[in-house]
Amino acid sequence: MTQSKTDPRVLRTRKLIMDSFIKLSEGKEFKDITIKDITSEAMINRATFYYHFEDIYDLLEKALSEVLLVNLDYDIYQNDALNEEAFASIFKAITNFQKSLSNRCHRGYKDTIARIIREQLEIIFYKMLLKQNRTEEDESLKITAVMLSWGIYGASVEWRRSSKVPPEEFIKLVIPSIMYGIDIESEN
Amino acid sequence: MTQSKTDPRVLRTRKLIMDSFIKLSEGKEFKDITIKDITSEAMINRATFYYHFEDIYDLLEKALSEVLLVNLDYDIYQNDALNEEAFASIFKAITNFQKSLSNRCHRGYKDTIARIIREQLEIIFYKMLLKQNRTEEDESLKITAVMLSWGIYGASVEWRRSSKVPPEEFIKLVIPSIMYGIDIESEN
DNA sequence: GTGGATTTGTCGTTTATACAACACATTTAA
DNA sequence: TTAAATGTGTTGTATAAACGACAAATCCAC
Repeated sequence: MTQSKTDPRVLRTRKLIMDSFIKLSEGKEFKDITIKDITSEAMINRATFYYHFEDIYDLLEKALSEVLLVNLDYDIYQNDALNEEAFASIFKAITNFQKSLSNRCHRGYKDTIARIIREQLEIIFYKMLLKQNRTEEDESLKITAVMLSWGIYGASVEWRRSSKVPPEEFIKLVIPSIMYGIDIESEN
Repeated sequence: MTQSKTDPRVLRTRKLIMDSFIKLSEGKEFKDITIKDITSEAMINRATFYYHFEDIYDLLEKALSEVLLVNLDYDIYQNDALNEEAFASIFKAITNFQKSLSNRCHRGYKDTIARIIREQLEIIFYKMLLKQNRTEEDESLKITAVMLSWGIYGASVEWRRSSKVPPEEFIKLVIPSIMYGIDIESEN
């Protein structure tokens, strides 16, 4: 929270790079996208790319994280309690995100994408648990967040594999068991 | 032609400024647009504005010139001869441009706008006359260009004041008298 | 395999932009 | 009329971005 606000040039350039990457990934596979492709599209110098990102995998990571967060934040941070409704909207956001990815061409990077989604979920769950429990920091909350993120992500995999019902209904089936675990903490 | 190509940052920033100005001028009058309005919209620093433009009038001038040139270049530089067809399309471009301006709010700056249009016309006519006559430079061509630019612009004023016919037909009425003057030069 | 071409990642230097501060002009309200 | 607020234009300094050059890695045709 104490971060002095970042230089507008940095924000502009990062956005240019990310947008270009997302645009390019509609047209070709990740493995065929070069740094030069991206920087040409973004109309910035190639060296500038390396000022902001380690390499193209770093960009993939950050770009996907951002897109996912856009999907998530919008739905969640109004109703900040970790209730049934929140789980439903988070789950919906994940399935939406994965659907949007399937239009793009990141074949062969499913595992990377899975990790990115899970890590972001973990961060969000931890934040919400912290808010809900009013503790400064808590190892058990962290573990809870880890388990929730793996669990929810797993559920989304299972949903894509087999389910015919819409995501909202699907997640309702397992929410009760999740909520009992949470309720233990959320009484104070 | 020998200009070493300009820094991409400059092109980006100028475009940001011009686009912001054009967008803002759809919403309010020129006299109510401040530099801060423009730079906020363009997400650049206010000081950077003064790196590219003298003041807001300089911006008005350059922005309008550019928009006008976009209208003109597209129509003309294919058929590069200064024939009946060329006059018609130039005239059409001018009337289009003025129509697009009437949507924006530059009341009280008609004279400035008139001058800008006329100056651009003069440049274009001179270029075309030069090409047509294969001379290195010629004072009489320059004067011809001046007269043509005033004349055509005057015609557009007259057309807006009174005419009910479309611009293409309107200009055809006066083309013959113009062309005789031109024909003297264009035989070589 | 070998060799040429493309791509990657880094570096030093130059230049454009951000920013804060300033004096001055213009507008607005009391 | 004055005082406060807002807008203009400039300056010095810090930093991000452009650029060209480079070695190393990777790709690809033969």
